[in-house]
Amino acid sequence: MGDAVGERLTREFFARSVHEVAPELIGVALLVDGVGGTIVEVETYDQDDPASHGFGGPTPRTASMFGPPGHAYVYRSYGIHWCLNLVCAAEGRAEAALVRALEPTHGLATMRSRRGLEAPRALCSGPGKLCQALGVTRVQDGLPLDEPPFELLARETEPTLAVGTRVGITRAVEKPWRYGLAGSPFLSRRF
DNA sequence: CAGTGGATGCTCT
DNA sequence: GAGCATCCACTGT
Repeated sequence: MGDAVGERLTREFFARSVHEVAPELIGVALLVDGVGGTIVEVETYDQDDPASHGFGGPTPRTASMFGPPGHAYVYRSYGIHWCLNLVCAAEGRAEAALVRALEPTHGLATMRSRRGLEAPRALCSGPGKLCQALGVTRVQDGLPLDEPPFELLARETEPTLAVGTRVGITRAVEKPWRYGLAGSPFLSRRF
């Protein structure tokens, strides 16, 4: 895995339920200004989910989560890290896939310099880590995913998925809305 | 390994 | 003023 060189995903790809889109994101290449890799772990959050930022309606922070699909929703986590979501469903519906881990394939040297010297498997093995490695901040919040600096390339083979419960939340803990590439050493945690 | 706690900033009550 | 969709360094086996 790790060498997906398929066609570019357009924003129409995301205009469906996040629960349908998210499993299909595993194996997709995600690049920001040419730096990134293969998505190996995502989580889904929808509007009826108490763990989701979209629960209870829009706020200034979550505006892009309620915006049109195929765009980025970037937020700050624990005051330190940034986290990247890919907005799905229809405008006004607040569904998004949190990108939790990548297998680094492009721009390794850039990622290492941004993160400090690290083993490849530690560069993007977590939502905060991968945003640091790819240079994602508030600047990318609300930007379309089918235009620079973003580039998403479709996978060419269907991966074997692992499914589990989400990480780091306190509400709706039981929902099996975490998807990963089975057996990948680049996950944030084992399933 | 597993477990704990500190750093840090912003949103919402 | 609390509570985070986290990460890292540190402790103790």
